[in-house]
Amino acid sequence: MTEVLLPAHFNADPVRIARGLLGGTLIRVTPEGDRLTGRIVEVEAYDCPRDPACTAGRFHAARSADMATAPGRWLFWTAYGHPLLQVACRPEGVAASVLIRAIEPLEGVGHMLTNRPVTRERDLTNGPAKLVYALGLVPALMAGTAVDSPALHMLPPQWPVPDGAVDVTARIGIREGRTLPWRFVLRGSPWVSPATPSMELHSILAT
DNA sequence: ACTTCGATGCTCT
DNA sequence: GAGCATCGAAGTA
Repeated sequence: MTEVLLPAHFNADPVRIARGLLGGTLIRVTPEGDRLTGRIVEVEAYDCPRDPACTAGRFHAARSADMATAPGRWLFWTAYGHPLLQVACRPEGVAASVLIRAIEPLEGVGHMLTNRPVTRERDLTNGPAKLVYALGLVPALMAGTAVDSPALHMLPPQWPVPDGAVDVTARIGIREGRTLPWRFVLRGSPWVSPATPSMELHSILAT
């Protein structure tokens, strides 16, 4: 029986943590007690001290403070008016995080569809903000809470996902840092975000 | 107070 | 695949 991931697990390199999260389960328990769960199929790492893509680092002091909170706390990055679910990594004072970009809906699909009506079920949670809406997450309430909170927590994958089943690419939607292969995707999953990676791993290695 | 800019999503061609 | 809505954070004044 796999155990809920604890905050201490996130006091480490976000790239390794992100990779290890693939295949895990994100579990949302609504105020009414409904279980909404999904398999984690797409993640990205942001490691500000060495990451040109991380606008929280040198450039945005306030955001940096948010992301530099104690490891293992939920936080919501906002971009284009949308909340993106992340977990703070590394020791307090260091801005680093894992971004959950897509999940495969498992339990509570009906409830998710209520939160976020879509025509094709495939579009329910295949984007970082989409899954936040589908799970009914409330940033104002949940930002800063621990990753092992009853309302929102995670299980590691039941079996480790082998490297052969993982696509490693550049991250989506960023300007700087596009050569860093810090996006991890469950290969072949139909539930990943539709955005095409700007660069596949092989072209990164070729450059 | 005003301007710019995204770690996005949606709606059309 | 192009265009636009969106809104909080940051920079400027």
